[in-house]
Amino acid sequence: MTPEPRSGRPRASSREVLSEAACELFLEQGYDATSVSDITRRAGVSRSSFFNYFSAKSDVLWSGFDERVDAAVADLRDGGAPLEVLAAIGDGLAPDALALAIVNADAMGIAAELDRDRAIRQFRLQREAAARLVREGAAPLAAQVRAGALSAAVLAAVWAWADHTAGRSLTDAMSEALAAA
Amino acid sequence: MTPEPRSGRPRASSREVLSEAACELFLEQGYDATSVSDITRRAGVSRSSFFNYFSAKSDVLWSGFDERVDAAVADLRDGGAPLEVLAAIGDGLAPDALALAIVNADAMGIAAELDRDRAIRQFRLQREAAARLVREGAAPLAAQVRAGALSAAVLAAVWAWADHTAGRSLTDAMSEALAAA
DNA sequence: TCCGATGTTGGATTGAGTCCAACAATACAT
DNA sequence: ATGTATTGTTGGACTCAATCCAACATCGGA
Repeated sequence: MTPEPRSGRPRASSREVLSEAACELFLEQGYDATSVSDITRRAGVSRSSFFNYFSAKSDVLWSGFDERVDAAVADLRDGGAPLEVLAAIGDGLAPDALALAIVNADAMGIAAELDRDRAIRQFRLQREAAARLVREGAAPLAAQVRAGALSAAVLAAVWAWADHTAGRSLTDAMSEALAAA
Repeated sequence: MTPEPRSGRPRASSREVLSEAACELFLEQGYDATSVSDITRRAGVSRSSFFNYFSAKSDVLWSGFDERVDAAVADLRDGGAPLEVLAAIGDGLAPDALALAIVNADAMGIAAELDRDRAIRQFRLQREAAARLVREGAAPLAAQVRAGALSAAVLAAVWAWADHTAGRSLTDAMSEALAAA
């Protein structure tokens, strides 16, 4: 994602390091009881640096997924077909901080926060997919409805995959969910 | 909604008064530039009182709609059919602060905030409707997808009604949107 | 007139998020 | 070697949303 700058001071940390530190603390103390300062202290950087890597405390869990969403949004604007573009979000999505948080949502006391963040990502996909559908002639309301179904499928598949009570692969969950739409 | 207490000090203000004060200020200064203190100062109450009426600054626009959502959620848990329950959200929904904010989103500089709040409401409906569908035997993924379509329809209808470029009634927009789902 | 219930208020506190200027570490050009 | 531009880090000050609480105000009823 970051295009490797060819000059300047190298980064002292990384999204992954901060993300892991955050996950540990969320599991130990819970999300609310963990401040941004706690996270950066454990990661060994200053509080200011946190916001060089993430735009908000809640984003620390969504960094990986958001990269896929960014790519999907770009593809949709380039004219990609919604169904294929959304299906591609699952490709290469690794079990990361988000998956861990979904599974341990109760232990982290993060259920409500997770709902909010999920809603925001889903709606972003919905808006972009709907815009794409309208651009190819769909009625605005119908486009929102179909895009709502598709984007709900994406997030539902990620959830089903993360707390894999059924040992289900993400690709399978994604195609089953999108097939229902 | 408030069950009229038969004793105790009467309320010095109301949700409506605060909501109107907030709308005025959002239009004059924008959402971000308006603090909670600004709102309560204009409404003639203390800052503390604001949080007796609303749980967050952003909720000041959603109070009316949230009452309908609360009712819908209760109906869904009582076993109401998702399609009818969601359609009923539109009944009796008056043009209030929310509708004003949708129309004047740009002037208020509130577009991003409005997206977030819309996403949260839509997802709440989706979750509850999906739970209802699962309870009557639907597959979990398919339920999320269908509930996603239905809840997207509700919010899309409200938006289409609010910025009524087409002078469309809410009931019409709602039935057209739900028909597409 | 007193009592319980409900509402209001001010103040203190916490923590997220922003902003900025000073400083540090790198690649590159000369 | 020695600048120089570039990028990243840091500490600190700052704003503001949101929480909490104890003191006080205003009602109905006993």
